Amino acid sequence: MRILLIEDDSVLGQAVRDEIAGLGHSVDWVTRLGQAGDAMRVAVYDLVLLDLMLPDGRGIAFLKALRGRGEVTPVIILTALDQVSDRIEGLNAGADDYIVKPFDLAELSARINSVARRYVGNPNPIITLGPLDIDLAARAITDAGRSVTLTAREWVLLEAFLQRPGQLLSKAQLEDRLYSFDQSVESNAIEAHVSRLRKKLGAWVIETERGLGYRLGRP
Amino acid sequence: MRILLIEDDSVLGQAVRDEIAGLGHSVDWVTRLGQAGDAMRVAVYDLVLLDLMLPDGRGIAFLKALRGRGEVTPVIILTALDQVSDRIEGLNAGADDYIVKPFDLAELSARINSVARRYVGNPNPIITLGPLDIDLAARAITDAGRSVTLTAREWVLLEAFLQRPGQLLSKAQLEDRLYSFDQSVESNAIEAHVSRLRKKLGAWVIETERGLGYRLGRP
DNA sequence: AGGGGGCCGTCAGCCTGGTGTCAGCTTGGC
DNA sequence: GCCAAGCTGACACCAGGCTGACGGCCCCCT
Repeated sequence: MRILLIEDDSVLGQAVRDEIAGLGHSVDWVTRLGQAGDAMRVAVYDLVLLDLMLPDGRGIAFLKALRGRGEVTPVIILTALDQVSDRIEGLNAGADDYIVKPFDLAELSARINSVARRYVGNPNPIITLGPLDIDLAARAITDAGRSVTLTAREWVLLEAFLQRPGQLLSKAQLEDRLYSFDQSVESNAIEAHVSRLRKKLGAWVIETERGLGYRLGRP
Repeated sequence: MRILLIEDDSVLGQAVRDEIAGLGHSVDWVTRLGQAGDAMRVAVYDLVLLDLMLPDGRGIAFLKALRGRGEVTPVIILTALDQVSDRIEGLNAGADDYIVKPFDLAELSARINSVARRYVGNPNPIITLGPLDIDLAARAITDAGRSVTLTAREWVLLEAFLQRPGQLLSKAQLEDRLYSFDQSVESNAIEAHVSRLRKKLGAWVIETERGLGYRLGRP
């Protein structure tokens, strides 16, 4: 999951960030509500961890504004305010959960997993390449609407090209990605896979640079 | 909403019941886990309020048994145990939230409303997949009118596919959903479950992509 | 307490499609 | 025009997937 952490305390923030990263999620950490607003404008998060007391404003107002815009991303409130009225206000403002500081990191993990369990994700990022729509996470491709299926090795190859668009990749580099060091290929396996990829996606997707390697082509 | 309250303290129980009734929900109040099991067998609840310390057993075990059966009804734990480990155990056992006694009734209301917003917002959406009508909330499936029953694990699997239609799910991802990280499976358990699901719902429901994983199929 | 039934993990044997390999052909550079 | 490099259709093989069977376990009913 992609998680936005809004927390101005540097010690706590770092601890939380490390804990979440340890769970295998990716974390963006900001210390101001203004930065948080910017971050949410440019990226889509699966979960927001929100400290209520920040230098540039009340978190509750921020949360209410989010919900007012129709934002449905789950929000867990981190707060030192353990007064009942504050917690009620947070939940009524649209928070999915809250944790009172100081909290145990294990408990934070449990809460995040709980949210993750009931969360239905945001749409995956789609890479568009001419008529091709490529959803790497879903392992799905459509070519002008018609769905195309790739095999495991073909995905590895395509991913290699998409990760470095425009860059030239030698056959040796591609072999490194396809095969672990202990297995050996003594044939034109790479050429064969490139050929199959071109047949499925269109000849233009991969350009040959004679004697050097391949690169992603232009539509 | 229809709410099941499991609480043996008569004073607290009555107060909670009145509070919930005042919110416009209907409440069934039992004082023993055994009665709770009976009640859930004859009626379908939208929310369970569970006291952890009852005369006839540990609430955690009850909750785990519920989830083990594939019961998805939201559960809020009411407990006097405010130790972190208990809370974590509760959340990991499948609770959606907990409230530590003594709690403010207004806070209880806020929590209930939060759950209500989450679950009642879209009342029992029915997913249609060819001849299949799938009601995830009620855990009910009909295949061209004939009702089909799935086991707990089969539901978890099916849910995973339905939550991300079109997305490819690797065996590792499915394992994460079926098993908590501390248990390990060293066999083809996933394949076996997929096989059983296909037998019940039709071979087309899940497509295999060799070396990659599985995907929801088209009718 | 005992027994029966359902769920689920494991295993073995079968089946299948992806993949490496090869051969013959095409392409491009000099 | 020659040769090296790349392309691609064909094919066989085996890793990966499928499934019927089985037994352990837990729950429920008697």
